[in-house]
Amino acid sequence: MRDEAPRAVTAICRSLQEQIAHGLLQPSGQLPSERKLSELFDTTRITLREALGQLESQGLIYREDRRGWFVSPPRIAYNPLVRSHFHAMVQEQGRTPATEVLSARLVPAAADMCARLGLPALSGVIQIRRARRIDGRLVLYVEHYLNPSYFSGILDFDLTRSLTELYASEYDIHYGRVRFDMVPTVLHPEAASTLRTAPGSPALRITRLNRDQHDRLIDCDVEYWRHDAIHVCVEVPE
Amino acid sequence: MRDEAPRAVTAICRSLQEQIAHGLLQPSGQLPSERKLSELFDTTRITLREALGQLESQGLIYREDRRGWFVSPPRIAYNPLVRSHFHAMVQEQGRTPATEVLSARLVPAAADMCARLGLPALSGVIQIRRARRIDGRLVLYVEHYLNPSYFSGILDFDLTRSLTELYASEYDIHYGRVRFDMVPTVLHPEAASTLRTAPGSPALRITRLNRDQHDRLIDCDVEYWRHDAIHVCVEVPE
DNA sequence: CTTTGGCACTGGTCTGGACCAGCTTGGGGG
DNA sequence: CCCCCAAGCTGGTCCAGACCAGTGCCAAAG
Repeated sequence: MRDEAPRAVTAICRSLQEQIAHGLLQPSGQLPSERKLSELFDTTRITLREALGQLESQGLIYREDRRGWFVSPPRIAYNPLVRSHFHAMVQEQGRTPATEVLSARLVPAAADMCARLGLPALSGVIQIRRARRIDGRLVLYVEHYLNPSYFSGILDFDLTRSLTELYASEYDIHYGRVRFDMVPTVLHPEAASTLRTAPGSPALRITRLNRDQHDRLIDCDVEYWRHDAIHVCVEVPE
Repeated sequence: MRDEAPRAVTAICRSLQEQIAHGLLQPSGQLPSERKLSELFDTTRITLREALGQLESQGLIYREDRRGWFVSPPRIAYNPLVRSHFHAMVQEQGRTPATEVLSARLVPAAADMCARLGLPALSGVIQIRRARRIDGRLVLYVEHYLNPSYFSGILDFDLTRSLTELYASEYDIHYGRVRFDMVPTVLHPEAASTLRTAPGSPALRITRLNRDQHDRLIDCDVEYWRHDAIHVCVEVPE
């Protein structure tokens, strides 16, 4: 513990890290099954899973529920100061984005959402739930909550598009001030099953509270990122 | 898994969450021992530890190595756009900061640090390692790397002070542009033992690359935060 | 009085099984 | 030809122990 930690778990981690670093396991490539690995390292599945869990926390590997373990692809740079949307951001970094809509409807607003969007009690909000991929891998579960007074009829549009572009082209609404909140947490069960991963997987929750060019609160996004999919990058000028 | 997950682990999590939410367990208060809890919930220590691990990932509880589990205090807001230093930031939020210096010396610069700071190969850099507390709790392990040409003699000052203030008062150097990189990862063994926690605990690594008022690269900080100690908060104007 | 050594207690690590549940695949039936 | 279903694969969950190692406290020694 103090300095050396030649524990079995550490040894397994190092061995796998080395294999990955030397490219013997390709990004998005699958690892052998837990049972095979535990046999290979001459240990128990519990111990082996402990090691896999560490590598998962480091962001080196990730799991897909009941499917296996895979090597994590490189992270995407996420810069809150750059006004960009998911598709543009991903494409600029040479990767392939994809979006699917899970649901889109008017729902009663939860109390905290009323407070955040400045809505009266018992309001309705437009909720849009989406999942997004990078190079085919599910990395992001988002819930958008729109103030319905600014976006009537938006549910009739193609919601796999960027909402930013939709706001601009159809409603002449552009983002103004934005407030980000980022906190490391876990995926809730809903998000976990959407991203086809185990519940309780580590995640980065990014909450965005958006205002338009007139400084009106227009919507709020709650994003759950696989924690190994991004790194947040902020350039502060002056 | 799909919708319901009335697994033992989930039940234990919910039960503990409820106790914490209702204030039956105070912030910084200690939980009963793993053995007692596993007896209480009529389960194995393995299963119980699985549940504790989930709550740890959520940031609800944290552990101190071989000492026990405790309820996490509220998070500190960390705003990269506000030019503030640790002590000021913590105090403004009504909490009590503390700093201790672990080591401070001139060391050979690692290759990646040369690249980041724009130093020639085989340079020396001033390395300062510190640990910082909020309300007595160890939450942050930092390594500072200073370009030695700008800070001769700095090792003779009291380094528990804010470096920001030291730069300003003794060297007339003020921060200019800053680049932040944030990535969820784990504590490396060194940081883990300093923070008296288990190696492999989840953490948020924040790397700062700082320039001065003349746009010269002056230093680079590598911060390892306990992942439940902060939430990053960015206000984007416009 | 201070120091030290022991001990009870904490989590940390590990063994070696077991059964459950979803995914994938391939063969057989329509 | 396609579709469907069963078998075999994967990880997910759980049991019942064991021993190791650092912490913290208190009693005994100096």
